[in-house]
Amino acid sequence: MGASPENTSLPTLADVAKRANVSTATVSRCLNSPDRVVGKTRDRVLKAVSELGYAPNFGAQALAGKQTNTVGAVIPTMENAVFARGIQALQEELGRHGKTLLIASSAYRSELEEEQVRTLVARGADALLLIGYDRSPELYAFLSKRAVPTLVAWSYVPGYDQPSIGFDNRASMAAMCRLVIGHGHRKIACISAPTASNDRARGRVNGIRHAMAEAGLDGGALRLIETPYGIENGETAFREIMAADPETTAVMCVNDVLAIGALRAAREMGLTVPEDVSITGFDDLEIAILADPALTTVHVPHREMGRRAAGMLIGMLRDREKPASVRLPTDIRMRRSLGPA
Amino acid sequence: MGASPENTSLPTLADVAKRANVSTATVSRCLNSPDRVVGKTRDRVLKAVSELGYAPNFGAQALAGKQTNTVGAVIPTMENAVFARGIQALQEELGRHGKTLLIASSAYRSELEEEQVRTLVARGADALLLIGYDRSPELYAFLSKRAVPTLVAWSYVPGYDQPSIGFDNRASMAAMCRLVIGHGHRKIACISAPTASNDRARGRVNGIRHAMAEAGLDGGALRLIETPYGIENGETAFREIMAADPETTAVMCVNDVLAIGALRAAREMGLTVPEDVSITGFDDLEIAILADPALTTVHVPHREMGRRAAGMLIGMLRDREKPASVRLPTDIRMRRSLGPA
DNA sequence: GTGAAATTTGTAAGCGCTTACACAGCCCCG
DNA sequence: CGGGGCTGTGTAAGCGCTTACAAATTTCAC
Repeated sequence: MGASPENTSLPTLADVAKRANVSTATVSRCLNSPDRVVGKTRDRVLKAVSELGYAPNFGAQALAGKQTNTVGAVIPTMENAVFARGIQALQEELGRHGKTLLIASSAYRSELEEEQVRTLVARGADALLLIGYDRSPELYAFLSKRAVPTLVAWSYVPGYDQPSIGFDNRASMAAMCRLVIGHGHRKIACISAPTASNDRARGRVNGIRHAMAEAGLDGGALRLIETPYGIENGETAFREIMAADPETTAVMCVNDVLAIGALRAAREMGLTVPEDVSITGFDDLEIAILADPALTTVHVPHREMGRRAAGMLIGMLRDREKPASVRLPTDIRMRRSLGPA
Repeated sequence: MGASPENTSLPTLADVAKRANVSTATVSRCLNSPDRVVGKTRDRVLKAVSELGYAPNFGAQALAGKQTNTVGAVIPTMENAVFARGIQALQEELGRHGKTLLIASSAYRSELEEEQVRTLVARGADALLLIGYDRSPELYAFLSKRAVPTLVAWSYVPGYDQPSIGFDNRASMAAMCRLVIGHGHRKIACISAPTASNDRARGRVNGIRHAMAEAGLDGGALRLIETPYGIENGETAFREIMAADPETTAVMCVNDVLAIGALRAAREMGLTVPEDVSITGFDDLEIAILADPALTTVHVPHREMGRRAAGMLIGMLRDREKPASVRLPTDIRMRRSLGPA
């Protein structure tokens, strides 16, 4: 930075061309499709490139070509380890293929998500990764008008048209609920993230309802509390549930963070888990194992999801066609927090 | 974007200009410096803009102007909650000022970091945020040649020239060590991340040495194990330490994740914390509180660091001059894992 | 009402790169 | 040995935007 004269403009394609005694077209070709240039010329050009320390100007490249080699992703927040993991894998894989990832976060607010999507598109994202299906038809229309390949992640709903990679939230949670019921629980409650514009949470809650109905329990009577992400919120919700119905023997949470909160509230209230009350989570974060008692939860392959999402995105960019959605398996990690009723 | 067959050409500045019956220059001015245009014209233009759903083309803007309004950051990994938090805050604040954040990660490998930095610069990052000071002189030279304002974060070393925002790793850890010594510990060991190209870890280790020397203990004899990030690695390291010297009464870890591993290993080995051995961490992640016993650790204001880093970066971009480095305070969170020797 | 200053708008020259098209060698076949 | 096909390279036309500079219009003091 310094106050030194910044006249030292960076080398351009033309500079390289002059030095190597070729035209700019040839230099461009050397860089982008080396096999269209004969070896001798190429060596000369590449030598000039490295001598000058040339690096292509991104803006110009984007303008002239029509690709930015950029993939955008809008996630609720990086602070949720679930997304951090997936995005990290996504980025690594994308990087391996010469693509750059542009990340924006919406703080779980849909207007913000919409704005971020528009920003990313304006910045030239060639493709987009979004979390879950829930968003306005206008946004989808915008995306399709702009012809931006879009992949939905963290969710997979059989039969949906929109390409996605994820797991079946409803089915996964239903499986967990069957397990809970199998342990003799009848009075079940659920702590969920707000379901209004979050199909993942909604799917999980519906999974519980479904499994309860299946077992002849009155799923409609499921005690449900919705609360934002956060350990504290999980605590509060748990207290509310136990206050409203002390008979509750199982509290199913739609994510591990809420479950950890519930676990903590239980301990503070003098309840023993799982003897007095069972608690389950979803995600299988590291804290699920660390918790005391360790948390029974649904394991989700976040990293694999990120990695494979990258592959799909790249394919979409290459082939320009809608890929088949991918359903990733989840499995239940049985730990101590779930016991007989 | 993209080479899709159907050429749904997006509206350009010229389209807006035609529709509003003005020149492209005027449209550009309406968007970038509205006060240089009279009200009536502006309204007409803005109307056209929204009717057409116009959004400026990023590449063109970057080419013509010479700003991309993009800030790049290279962090070791998103999976470390410490960075996820800080980056999240950085991004939010940057967004508030119309800047976009480009994130890359280096997986704690310095060659990779170097590559990422070059990529970001090539992609037109106007400024850069890097973690810690440690990197090759060549990279610094490159950055200064390219005149890319660079801010170092997560580290602050008094007297260093390079602008930074962070905390004094050495002093913070020294303070913690004094506290440990104050509890009567004499046989102290340390589990650190690899210090080779990580001045933060190195600073923390040196802090311990310093405090020990200060107290007349033989700092040179400090048992030190370096191991990569990860709970498991913390466990292994702890076992090694106790195997090598069962007399050890305090194990200081340079981050909470390693400390959690140590805690777990201790429990598995049948040792009680803090009665048999005290364990301390650094960072104050959420797990520090959840751990059993809760972890005594150094609290670091990650979010604030991210937020303020954004402000500094914006200032550097605006004023084009080197800002004063900022030292953020840390404080010790005394919890159960540290007790008398 | 006039001229000069101030304000608003238009003109056009790039920014650095990609790529369609043109052109020059070259090889091969008849 | 001439022409059709190749292959390798050059020429030049933009891509959409910003911004000096010029032109047109308004403002205002006298």
